[in-house]
Amino acid sequence: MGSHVETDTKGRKTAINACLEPCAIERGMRIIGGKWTGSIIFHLKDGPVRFNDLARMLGGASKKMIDQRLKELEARQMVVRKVINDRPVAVTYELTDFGRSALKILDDLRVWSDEHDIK
Amino acid sequence: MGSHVETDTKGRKTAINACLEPCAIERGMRIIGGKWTGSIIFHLKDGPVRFNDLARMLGGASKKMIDQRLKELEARQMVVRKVINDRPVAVTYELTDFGRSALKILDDLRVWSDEHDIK
DNA sequence: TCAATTAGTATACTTTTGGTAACCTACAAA
DNA sequence: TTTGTAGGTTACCAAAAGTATACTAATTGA
Repeated sequence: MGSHVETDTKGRKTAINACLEPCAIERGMRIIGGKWTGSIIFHLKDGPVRFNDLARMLGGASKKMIDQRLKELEARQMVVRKVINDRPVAVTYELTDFGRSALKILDDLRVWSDEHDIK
Repeated sequence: MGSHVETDTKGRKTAINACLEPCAIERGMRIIGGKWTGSIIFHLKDGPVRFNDLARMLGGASKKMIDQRLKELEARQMVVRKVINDRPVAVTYELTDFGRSALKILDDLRVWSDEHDIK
């Protein structure tokens, strides 16, 4: 992302290294920046959590949301879904190593939000 | 966010410390996680940039988007708008100390995206 | 004169997202 | 039998987000 703007002899300007495609920051944001995504990852940090327990912890999010986000995270291999019991169905969600690799950023963000009193 | 779920003697479950309101991670995300917001902040890291130069660097974003995001950031005191010239109009945008305080998180995110080859 | 620059605004439009609520199978307790 | 648990799915609607295009006014350079 060393982009800057250059002016030629005729005064015309052109961007050098423009972000025509979403650059790394954008791409990253689209993964951990979805609504509730960061919170979900963070709530899994201490180990496997069952679906409904997660839903209870994230009181503000609907099951649909949580389900959607978990599927995205599973597709990205950040989370693993494990059926721990048939009859009655029991499922847990757990972070992969890749999933855990995002925790530092999320925790820094949490600290930053707290420090700067973001409402 | 030390939320967890407890089961009472009758098997009923209740979430302790549930995130009824968006917790710190959510709140932070809503500020630096908007589309293009992170990229804009990052492009301002080396000093003041003019509006159209920013638009050129962020080739994928429309002026309306950039304008909107800059206004949000200005309202949050993360960016300062400075008119450096009337006739012809010239304006620059610059990070405040608060704005700069987000750079570390954004750079970590950039590195993380690159390392994990996020598409 | 024509084209391009400055920093936006205005308008219209499409797409995506988010949220509610109902419904599903299967099991268990009162 | 009714209620509750589990882990979702489905349909629908409203609102937000994003895109596209045109337009402003003043200035400069060819």
